[in-house]
Amino acid sequence: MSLPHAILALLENENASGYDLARHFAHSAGHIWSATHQQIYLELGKLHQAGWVSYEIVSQDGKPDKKVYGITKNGTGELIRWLQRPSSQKRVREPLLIKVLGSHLIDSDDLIQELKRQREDNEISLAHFLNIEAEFKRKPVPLSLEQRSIYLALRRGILDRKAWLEWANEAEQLLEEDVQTAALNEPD
Amino acid sequence: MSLPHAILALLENENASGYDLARHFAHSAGHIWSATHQQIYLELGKLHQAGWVSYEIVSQDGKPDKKVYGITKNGTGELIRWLQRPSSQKRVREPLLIKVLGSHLIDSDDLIQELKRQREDNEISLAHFLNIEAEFKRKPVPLSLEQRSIYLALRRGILDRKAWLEWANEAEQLLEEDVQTAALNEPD
DNA sequence: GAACACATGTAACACGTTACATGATTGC
DNA sequence: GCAATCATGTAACGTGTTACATGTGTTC
Repeated sequence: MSLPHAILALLENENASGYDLARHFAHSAGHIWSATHQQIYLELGKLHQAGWVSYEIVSQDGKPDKKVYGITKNGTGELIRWLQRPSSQKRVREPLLIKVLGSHLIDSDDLIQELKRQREDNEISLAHFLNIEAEFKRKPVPLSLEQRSIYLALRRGILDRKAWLEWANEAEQLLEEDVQTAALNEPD
Repeated sequence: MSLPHAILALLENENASGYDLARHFAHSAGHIWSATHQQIYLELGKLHQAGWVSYEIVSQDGKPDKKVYGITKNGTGELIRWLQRPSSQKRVREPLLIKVLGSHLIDSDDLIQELKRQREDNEISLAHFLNIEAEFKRKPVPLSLEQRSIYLALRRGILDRKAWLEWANEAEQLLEEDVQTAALNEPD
């Protein structure tokens, strides 16, 4: 429902290939929307048919050609219309929390390992966001409206990651207490 | 992919009707998974066919009959198998952040209004979670494993909502500054 | 008498994921 | 030689949303 508009919003900021967009959705824009390359190429096709984006083929050396997409006037119009409509609520899909809900059914270590894996991802992502934030701090204030938009979305990513890590600390502590208790009660 | 297991995890904790589950996904479990009643009734049908849940029809007075579902032994087995597999990453779908990314294209007031609407939702949800947390604080420690599972998932909801509200404060401030600047430059 | 909470479902369609498919270049 | 990065796509299948459908009891 919103993926096409997520793509338009990214292109409005900067021209990009499908491959670039896929990387954005996996990294810098990962807290906004997630999408696979298959979906992105499909949507770019539809957006092109609708006349909301256009592209030019750019040759590179040492790398394959790429289609660099840009938003059209009609595309910006459509994006603005969409932005003015009330947005739907976010949809939450957190498999990890299903695991947490059922954690009493499995070995605590399983969940602790899972938490550590996801902790790494969150730390990498947070570090990445903090780097971008540091660049913003070097820019003169007040920011342009475009820059402010990007900054606000970035701040959401930072606060989100920090909150997740804070929770993970609590969770790991509680789960490890339990492992220790079990070890005390059943020493081998 | 995980909705059936989210349902199994909820039923493992407490028997419920499709209607009850829909409410859970809309309220107490809203930070774990979101699902509509249509999807839930459909999945309950599939889970029943697979033999992972069973139900009994309960008559009530003043209210229509309901089917109260419970997890079966096979269902618990399947849930445990799923819990032990590495979980996939969460999928993010936040239409509001697309709006933020494109906020320079629209009137700041539009976005501020949107933020205020979602702020209310978050505050209600946070208050609800804090109430449940207060009940936990009245329980004797250490918590049973089942209770600890629920508590951990709850804490995630609380930290998530708080982080969102913190961000909304920042965002509203930045956006309102801009409205004031505009008013100074173009007084009527 | 209107709106809301309770309660359960089907059907059509849109969206998203997984698997498949290809091919060049660079670093180990 | 193997894996990784760059680059773009199609096909089959599964998931999720929107619209439709129905009916009772309670509160304003």
